[in-house]
Amino acid sequence: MTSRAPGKRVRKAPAERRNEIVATAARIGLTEGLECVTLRRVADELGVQPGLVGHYFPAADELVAEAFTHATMAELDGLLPPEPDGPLRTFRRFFGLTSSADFDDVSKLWLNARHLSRYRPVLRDHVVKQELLWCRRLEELITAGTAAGVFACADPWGAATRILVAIDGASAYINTSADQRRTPTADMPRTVAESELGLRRGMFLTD
Amino acid sequence: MTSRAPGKRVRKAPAERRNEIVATAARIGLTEGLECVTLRRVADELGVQPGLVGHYFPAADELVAEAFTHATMAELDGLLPPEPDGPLRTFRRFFGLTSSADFDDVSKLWLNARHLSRYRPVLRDHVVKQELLWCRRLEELITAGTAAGVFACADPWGAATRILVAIDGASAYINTSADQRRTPTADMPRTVAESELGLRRGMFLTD
DNA sequence: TGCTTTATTGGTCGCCCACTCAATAGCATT
DNA sequence: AATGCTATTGAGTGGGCGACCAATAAAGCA
Repeated sequence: MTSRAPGKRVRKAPAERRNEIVATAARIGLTEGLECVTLRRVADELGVQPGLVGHYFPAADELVAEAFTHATMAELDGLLPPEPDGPLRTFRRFFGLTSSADFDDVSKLWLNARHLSRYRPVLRDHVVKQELLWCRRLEELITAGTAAGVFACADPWGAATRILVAIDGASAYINTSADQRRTPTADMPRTVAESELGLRRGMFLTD
Repeated sequence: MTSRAPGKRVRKAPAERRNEIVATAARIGLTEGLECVTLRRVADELGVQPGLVGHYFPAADELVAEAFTHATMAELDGLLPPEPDGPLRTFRRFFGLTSSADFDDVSKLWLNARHLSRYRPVLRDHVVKQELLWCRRLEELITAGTAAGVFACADPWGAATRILVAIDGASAYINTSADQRRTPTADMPRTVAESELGLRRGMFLTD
């Protein structure tokens, strides 16, 4: 936590302070879980009073929701950069990243958010938006690849959806029996994708 | 909640009372979520004092974990009865049940438990056990079907694992965008299974 | 019937949470 | 250098939670 002499105040422009709060909340949510995104916890991290965070987010639900969106938005841009350098290369990169251990926190975050959405309507709206956004980005990539003649896919949206099912399914055990399941499931997202896009097995292999 | 005149006591055999508590906790966990399985909530439901539930479960985590196991154990027995009447028929029944709306609460429970396992080691142990049990039961069915010449499968454990990935992946959106995704993902678990077991597409269709 | 055992009560404690609000102090403007 | 605006403090409210424990009453046994 950023500590500061008690009583000392640092006054910032509202927009800057708000961004700071959301970024901090996103980091907490990603590394420790969205349940840890509380007014107090975020305030501690920033070295301010809880009341200040409450001032920017009169309803704590909104902060949690924005934290989630902030984190997943950044992650998506890392996975599927807006302007890709070739569908094949982008897909290889995508599977390389999603199957790496660095992706574990992201898997946990999605699991976290999808469950918490059961109780928190505001978060739910954000999660639905992100789910559809991730799917759409993947769809665009597939459509581009198909137009370029690299892939053969009659239903890009369906293919994107099913590839994500494989990824989300394989990462569902991240907090539990992931270790015991890695071997039979590690290749599944990649092979589902290759099958959906009419490619030979191994075409998306990085090595 | 079962109401009773305040002060009135009903004294039961410890084993009976304990079972009652676990069964109630399981019902709450399945229908409302494991976060709602609290000493107070279960006590209310049974018309007893919170202290009594605390007496049987000195650590609340243990109650939550047993509630989960109780619920999923019962569900598994409903999905894959111990002595099946033919692998093909059993699989059809299995996919009929898992793709029905009655399975929604079970999907939510798994999602719930898998996330909560991040923070609760006792629950985590129970979830891992159930995950492996479900997988093993499916594996046994596949092995039986392969021995009978109905299926062609070189790796029953791997096949079972991947079928469950498809099911868990498709049900990951149960609290969020399930509606928008039903069409492209509804058939996925079934077709994955048919492919894994060397069957023609549609062999597991109920109708 | 009276006695012992123990299942159950009924309250307390401390912790963490979101939310509220009057008072305060940093900063830009003049 | 004084002023006004407002970002920020600091303290308080009420609620839910697990954990704890002495007192109590139900049930089985002598």
